[in-house]
Amino acid sequence: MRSTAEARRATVLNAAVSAFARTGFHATPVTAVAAAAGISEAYVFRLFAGKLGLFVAAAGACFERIVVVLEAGAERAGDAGPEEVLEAMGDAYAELIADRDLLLFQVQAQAVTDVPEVAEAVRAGYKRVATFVRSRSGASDAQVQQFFAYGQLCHLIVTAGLEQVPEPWARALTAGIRHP
Amino acid sequence: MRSTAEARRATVLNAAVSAFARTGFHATPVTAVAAAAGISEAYVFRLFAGKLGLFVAAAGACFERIVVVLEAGAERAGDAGPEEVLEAMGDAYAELIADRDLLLFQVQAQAVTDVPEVAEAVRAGYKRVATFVRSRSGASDAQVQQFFAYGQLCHLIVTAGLEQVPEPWARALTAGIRHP
DNA sequence: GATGTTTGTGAGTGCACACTTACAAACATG
DNA sequence: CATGTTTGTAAGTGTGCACTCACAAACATC
Repeated sequence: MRSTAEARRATVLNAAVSAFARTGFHATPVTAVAAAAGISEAYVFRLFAGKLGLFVAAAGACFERIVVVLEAGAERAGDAGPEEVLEAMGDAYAELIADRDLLLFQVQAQAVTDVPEVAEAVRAGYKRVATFVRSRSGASDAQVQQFFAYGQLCHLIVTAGLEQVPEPWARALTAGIRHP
Repeated sequence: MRSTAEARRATVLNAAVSAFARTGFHATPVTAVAAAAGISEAYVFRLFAGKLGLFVAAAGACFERIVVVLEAGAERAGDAGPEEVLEAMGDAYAELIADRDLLLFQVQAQAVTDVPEVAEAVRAGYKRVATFVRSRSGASDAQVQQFFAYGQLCHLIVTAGLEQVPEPWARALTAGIRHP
């Protein structure tokens, strides 16, 4: 026994978020996750209920980490007004353009919502994030909605690689989106 | 010879957009597209350069149809001011919540942007749409950006099924998004 | 140190699916 | 109506991958 099952699950989930973020649910073999986590494929299947169970658990971990990122960002704004806190959270979220895992995983999860378990996990995740943003910032419904709208735009920018496109239409879409 | 190859390609592309929209690139077997188009799998492979070629062609057809939808929407606003035209285009786009194919295909395409050919097709598609929205409405960069941000929010709402969620956080995200 | 439990793996099994090939029928053209 | 071309398919082939199982080693407890 080198490690407890619970600790293994945590490292596997980190590997899973990264792997699924890059190649998506169906194109990511469990072998790849197992290799990234440094254990055998068979043991991954003992730790999680099938590939789907692994993906759903990874979704939970992903949204958990997103809340942590936003919380850290909000901390930098202290207890200023809603606009300032939202702005700080936006900056924090924009940092995910560099460390793409959390951003891309959401895109991948949205693409598998034809599987009911995944759809449920996505709803649960956004519920966590939305209620946190709302309560931590004290912003209005419309402001929260705008926050998520531009967050989703961020997903498009990253997946399509629009930061690299110098043409005017792409500059218009990426304007004001700050990255580190 | 029941049909010309070009006509076949068109019907296959329609079937492909629908099929890929629902289950995505990797989880959609070419057999499914062929069956929906009413021809054999082998012939699909003769009409298109592999599954990837089919998907890329379907992406082209998808964005083409999106421009048509937006154009029809803009037509209803005539040549009013930018805000009015954008509003009309927004209404037209929101109708895609009902006929989900065009909306979901974009989500699926964004999820396969690790394949360079798909990334390129997505960029080309959004270039078409963005330049059209810009020139047809005469709106500012910031307005166009906002248009796309809320469009992407629309994708989240549909994939996660948030219209069906009565809780306050979901209502906040879906507020003002009009569906028929 | 014998027994039980948890952690871990190697070697399979079966199936789904991308892609090919060999062949047939419909149509055109002289 | 012979010859060539395009449209179409049935029946494979090979491979990748989800998932299982039998078995082994580390650890705990008495």
